[in-house]
Amino acid sequence: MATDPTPNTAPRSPLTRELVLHTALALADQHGVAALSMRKLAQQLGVEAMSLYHHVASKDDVLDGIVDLVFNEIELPPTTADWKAAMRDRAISTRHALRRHPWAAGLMESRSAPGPATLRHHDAVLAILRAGGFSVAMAAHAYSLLDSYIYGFALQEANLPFEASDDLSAVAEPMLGPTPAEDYPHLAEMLTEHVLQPGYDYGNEFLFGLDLILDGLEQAR
Amino acid sequence: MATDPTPNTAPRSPLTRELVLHTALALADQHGVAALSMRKLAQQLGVEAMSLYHHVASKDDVLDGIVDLVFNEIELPPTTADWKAAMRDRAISTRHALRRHPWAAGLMESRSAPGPATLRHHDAVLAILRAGGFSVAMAAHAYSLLDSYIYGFALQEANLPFEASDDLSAVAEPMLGPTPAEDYPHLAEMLTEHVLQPGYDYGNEFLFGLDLILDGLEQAR
DNA sequence: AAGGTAACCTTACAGCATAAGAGAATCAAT
DNA sequence: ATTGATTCTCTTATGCTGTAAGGTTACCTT
Repeated sequence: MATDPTPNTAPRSPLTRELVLHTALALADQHGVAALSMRKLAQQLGVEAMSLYHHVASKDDVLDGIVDLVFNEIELPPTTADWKAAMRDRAISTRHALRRHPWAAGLMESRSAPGPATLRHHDAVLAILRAGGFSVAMAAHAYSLLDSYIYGFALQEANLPFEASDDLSAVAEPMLGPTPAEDYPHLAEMLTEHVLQPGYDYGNEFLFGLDLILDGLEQAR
Repeated sequence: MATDPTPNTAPRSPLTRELVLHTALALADQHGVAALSMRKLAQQLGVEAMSLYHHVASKDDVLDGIVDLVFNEIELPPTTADWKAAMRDRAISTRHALRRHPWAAGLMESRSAPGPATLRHHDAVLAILRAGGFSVAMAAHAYSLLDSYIYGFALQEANLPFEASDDLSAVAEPMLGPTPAEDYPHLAEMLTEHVLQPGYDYGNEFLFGLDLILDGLEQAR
């Protein structure tokens, strides 16, 4: 007791909103966002669950916060660059972020309050489009089209019941049930002749659609 | 007692898997999928929660089931039709189903076992593409691109913090915070000059992207 | 040294999915 | 008609969940 001379040097509180959110992000990546609970989050931080509520308002606040952290990971090209290359880079960076955090796309549906990183992101994208000669209405079209594609692709990719490295044939059979070739001939054709071929990676489909959309936007602009 | 002469005419069990799933679908539409619990589902059916487990394996089974019900609502054009018109109709029908059930797109992420209606849907879409002259690889590209766009658009639409009929300006301010025009000038421009104009409906953006994609696919085919 | 304040913990509650088993009702076969 | 088996439903219980309410501790300011 008398041997402890640290009255106000060591900060008592290692807990901050940032630390809480970064820990939540790591837990969501490890075990999925469904397994993220306030108790487990607190346990990871060596603290009781209720202590978290001094730094975040609610669990929804935590979810809003980690979604904004994901947006913060997306690289934003400078507005001066050629719009097509800039939008291509932005799309690829977004897709990489959503692959690192597969739960993020599905979480969007229930979020309501966009964080500062989210707003900054949207504003930067619109800046690129406007500087590239898009009218306001045309920028809205392009913005909606590109983001729908990017999020939808991430959603599909997260929904795949296998990883690119898995043995795909071992996965296809239970998915299709006992009589795939008879009941679903075209699905069977797609699987056996394309998806189950060695080296196939669904992720490679992304650039095909992205470049098709960008070319279409260039014509429509 | 003696006045009741119905020994085996009236079926004792009004509970079936179909009835359980249709009730779950209705509850999800009314209160959102997050508010759907086995207890409330049972209560709606006038039964205790555990009785449901004789007709469905788990809550996940219920969620898989109602997603398949949504797929069942999508109209599938006949294979004989022109592929472009058929895919356009299919996309619009899918989008309508996802607007009737806004939780469905976000739910995909966590589902694993596709139901029979889902498989039938995928097979029919592939049939249209193959009959339209798409190679297997090209059909995979088109399939991925179109569905990514459709689901992504549904996800964005479900995420909008307002309905088309709402007073949009009342909603924009709390979303952007106190200083929108200064911090996010392009976002502010988009809102004031386009989104907040009377008559704007985000749903109208859907056809622009869809037709752009279909035209691009026609060229790429 | 005293008071104020912010961070933390304890306790508690209502709701969640579902495992285990008991009770009742129906059907099949004698 | 009676029995036995099967199927459905309910009761009870366990260990989760988010978070409201209030008590305790440690620090900072004066």
